Amino acid sequence: MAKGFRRLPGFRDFAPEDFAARAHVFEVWRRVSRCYGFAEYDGPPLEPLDLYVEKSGREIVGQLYSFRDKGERDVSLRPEMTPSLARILAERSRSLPKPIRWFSVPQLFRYERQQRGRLREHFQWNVDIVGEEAVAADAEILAVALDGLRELGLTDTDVRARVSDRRLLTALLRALGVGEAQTLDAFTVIDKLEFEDPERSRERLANEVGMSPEGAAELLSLLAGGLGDVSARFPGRADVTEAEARLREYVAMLEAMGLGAYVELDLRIVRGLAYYTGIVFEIFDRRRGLRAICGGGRYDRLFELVGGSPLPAVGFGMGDVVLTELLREHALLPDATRSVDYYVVPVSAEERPRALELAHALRVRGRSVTYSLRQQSVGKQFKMAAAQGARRVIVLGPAELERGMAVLRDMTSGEECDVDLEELVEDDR
RNA sequence: GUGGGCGUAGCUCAGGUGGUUAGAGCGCCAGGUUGUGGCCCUGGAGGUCGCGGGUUCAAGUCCCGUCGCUCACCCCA
Repeated sequence: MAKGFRRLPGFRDFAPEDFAARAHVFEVWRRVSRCYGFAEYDGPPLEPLDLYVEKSGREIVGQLYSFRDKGERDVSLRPEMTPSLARILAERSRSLPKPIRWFSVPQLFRYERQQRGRLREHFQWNVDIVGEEAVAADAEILAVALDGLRELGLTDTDVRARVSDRRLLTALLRALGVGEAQTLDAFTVIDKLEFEDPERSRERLANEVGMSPEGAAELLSLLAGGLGDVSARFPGRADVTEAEARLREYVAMLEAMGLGAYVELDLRIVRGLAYYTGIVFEIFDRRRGLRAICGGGRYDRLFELVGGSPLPAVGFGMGDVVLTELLREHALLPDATRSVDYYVVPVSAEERPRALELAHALRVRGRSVTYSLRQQSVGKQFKMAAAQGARRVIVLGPAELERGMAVLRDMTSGEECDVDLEELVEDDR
């Protein structure tokens, strides 16, 4: 490694091969978004620090890529898109027809120690429906995310969405005697359930949430099963019954869309961010080696918290880093071998003006054309043509030019024929 | 933020117990003559061995620090 300038840690260069992968992912994201009727938006990559401090929760605030600018403003590179969305919509949501379907592919920044799949910068596909509280909006959002992955070539054997509902969890906690003040503490324990020893979880539910041993045991057994007998266990609780019905409807909608094989109920999912209020989901690599590819859910309070008028909302974020790694493992990235339609070979300096003329005429018609920038031997020029992945080579020599002709060589078959120069430009296939 | 591992040419890596001008393969560049590529042959460029100290007659090789990468924790995308 030469001295001089080094890339900042956690940031990436995108040489053509890498850029091709990124462009491919972005194209699919945008195409799928539009298929679902979402419109693209963006905001500034730098925002006032306050936008995040007040809302995002301490975990994120500790990772903000923030500093003071020359105008003495405390600013931060955006660590997530949702606050910007809320800020933008706070100003104009009233004049927009509901539901608002917006998506974005912002580059986001977090100042944290980098690791595989976790950098200081990444691109994230954000899709949100704002202004609709019907559960169909929740289903729509997960469907977009799943179709994005499906369009990239991942199947239900590669990835799965684990879905849960904070309202159902809250209702269950109430039914088991956990008060509102302890709800978030309970979520914290639930979030760790699958990584922690059950005995330890029971202790934490007792000590940190104040549940009785029986209550803790019952909660654990409820969460371990599917949706099975949840409402049967609490026949009198309307909140439980209602939340359960909504979750069932949600799953039924995804099944109706043909995405049922991707979806799995798992009440242990609560998501880290504090602002979620309803159905939440995370999409994982089935083989589990990688982290979550995507996470999202309903956040009906956020707009009020940011100072706007209350608006129900549901959305997700999908990062490009882990996703691209996964696609690479599954050989789902297009090969980035560059190629050109034509490589023009002037035999000697005499033919160069005609070569330039021909190249330009073809380029104007949308063909990709290159030629050697120096006059070299024909053999050398053919080497370069091959190296650049030219599909065809056009040889211009004195003998052919005299007749207004050129030699056209197909580089894959090796076949050669004489062609009329004008016809070549007019109707190249 | 805490702990472990690693750091030699653009890439992948060799370089027992410290000893002269640091190597290979791939890639790159130039030739193998004047009108034909992907093979082959020949030659070449490219490294202050991450950086800075220290031990030693002598360090890529040992010690310390630092930076970077990486894994786990934390947390999340």
